[in-house]
Amino acid sequence: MNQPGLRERKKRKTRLALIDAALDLFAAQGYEATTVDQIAAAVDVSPRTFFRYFATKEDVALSSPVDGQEVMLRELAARPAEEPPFVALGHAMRAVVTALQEGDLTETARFLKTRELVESTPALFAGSIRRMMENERRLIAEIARRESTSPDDLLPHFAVSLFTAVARVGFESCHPRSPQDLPAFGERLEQILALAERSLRPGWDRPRSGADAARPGG
Amino acid sequence: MNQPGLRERKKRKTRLALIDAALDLFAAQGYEATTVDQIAAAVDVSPRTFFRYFATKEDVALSSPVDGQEVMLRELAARPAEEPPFVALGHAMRAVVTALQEGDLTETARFLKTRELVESTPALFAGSIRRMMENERRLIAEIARRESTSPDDLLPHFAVSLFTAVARVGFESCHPRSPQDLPAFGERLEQILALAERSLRPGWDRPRSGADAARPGG
DNA sequence: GTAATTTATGTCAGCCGCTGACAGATGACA
DNA sequence: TGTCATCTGTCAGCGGCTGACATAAATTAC
Repeated sequence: MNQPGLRERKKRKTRLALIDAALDLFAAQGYEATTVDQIAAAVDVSPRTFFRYFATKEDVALSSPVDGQEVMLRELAARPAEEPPFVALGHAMRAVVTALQEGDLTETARFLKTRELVESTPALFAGSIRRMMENERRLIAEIARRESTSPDDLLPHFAVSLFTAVARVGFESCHPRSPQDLPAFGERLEQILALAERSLRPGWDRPRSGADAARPGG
Repeated sequence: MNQPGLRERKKRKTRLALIDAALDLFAAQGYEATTVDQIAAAVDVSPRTFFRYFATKEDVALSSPVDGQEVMLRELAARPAEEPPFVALGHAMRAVVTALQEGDLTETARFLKTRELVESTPALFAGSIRRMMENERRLIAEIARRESTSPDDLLPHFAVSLFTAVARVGFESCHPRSPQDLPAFGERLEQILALAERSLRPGWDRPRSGADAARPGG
């Protein structure tokens, strides 16, 4: 049993406790109105300790979607190389949604709570977008790797950028609140992916003739 | 001569002085390392007064691009109704770039300084994106109006979202530093717009059969 | 099982962004 | 010139966040 030591388990526990306490307080009285002191007090921990687990108050609120992005990237890397970029991205996203539907209930609940919070809190919305964009860079790199082109090629940028656009429209036009809403959300995503596919020329996301190369900082 | 009074002129002057002092300090020592007190001191104004001109430190840094978004929206509203959404958006953006090239030099300089700052400061980058997205809503509304569909229709969302994707790729792949770089930047934008057009089916951004309607909050 | 070492936590002091309240200065207007 | 509206400075204070130091707890070595 390669079980982590007591210390590790304890840390894991307080971390989750802090997240859940924070999410509950945020939902009850709003993100801005909740102080870090309150969160720390709810878990019986000193405020200073809170900042040893999370760099910022924003971090504790957005810790959950980060995991989703990790899943997404892993799934993308696992897609067969023959799939065109946009198709592979679509499948990776589907995998995230199914993981959400079939995964741990408490974790799914955290994810949904966070989504609601992000929607209703501009500051968190900005932070969420920022993380999404940092993740974009990794997606671009992965697509470039798959297609054996440079990450500075315009095509991976465009493909990923267009994909995030689709994902964003999905979240803007459908707001899942409970696990039961997830199937409908999945369907909505399919609808938008279909719209995108219908709007695009077949083969658009495959490199051609190397004409669109771009150097960074140009 | 409907000239504004002395009071108004003074306010305008301190406002610009604060922006320029802030931009210079940010460039010299970084955004985070610069305190509001320093900015206020540089303009010989109390820190409290600073916050009467700008709600946050972020605001003083991002005041310039906001104007660009206003121009963009105005230009879009002025485009002829026959133009399909994506074409109209493209022309509106071109208008912004030319306005930047032909407009007031000091203002263009502010814009470019801000761009550089935003690129190198994650916090500002997030804020910049957030403003961009708030603006997206207005663009969507305008497109919906032009096309006589509901703002809840998926199509305006998709069109605008895809357009912002293009704009973002433009800024990511070309970093204009001085007014002389603007022509090259314009060309880069054309290149990406061409790539987008080449990737999309003709007529994709025009509503068809009313099949893609979506209700909000579904 | 105890001692030595590492690591997590609490306490304290303090900076910085930001705000409300009040008082004094300054431009607007009759 | 005097009244009024508005802008500005001062002060006190909250909340996010950090460094430094001491203490407590878990891990490791003996």
